[in-house]
Amino acid sequence: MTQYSAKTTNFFEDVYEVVRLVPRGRVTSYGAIAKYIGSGGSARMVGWAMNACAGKDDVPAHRVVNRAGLLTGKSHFETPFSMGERLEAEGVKLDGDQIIGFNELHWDPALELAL
DNA sequence: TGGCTGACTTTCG
DNA sequence: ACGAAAGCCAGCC
Repeated sequence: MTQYSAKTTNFFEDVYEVVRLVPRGRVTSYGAIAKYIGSGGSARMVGWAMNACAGKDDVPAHRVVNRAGLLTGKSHFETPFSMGERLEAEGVKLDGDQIIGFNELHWDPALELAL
């Protein structure tokens, strides 16, 4: 397998840190993380960073969803079902790939951490 | 050095 | 209301 660069930039670690700070049973969005970090402000970079998070059990990527509360990145998990399964295991109600009550479960770091 | 890619978001048609 | 396209920025070859 292509082992890419082992050295991760601060941007990636920042994303991981924010994702780790997401409370259990809560979810956040790519744009929220990007905005919180402020190092760019592009949600795509968050997704890209998450791609590197693959294999990191310390990073609950299953709590990161798109702006619609849809599990868009589930396909990148070990299995497309693990994402939904983990969320349900934390008490998050899901309708297929859609999070029920996403508005209440949405955890915005820039808002909750309120720096 | 230059160019392609990407798990998103927003706006125009 | 739905569909498609552009914008965004950093990493990798």
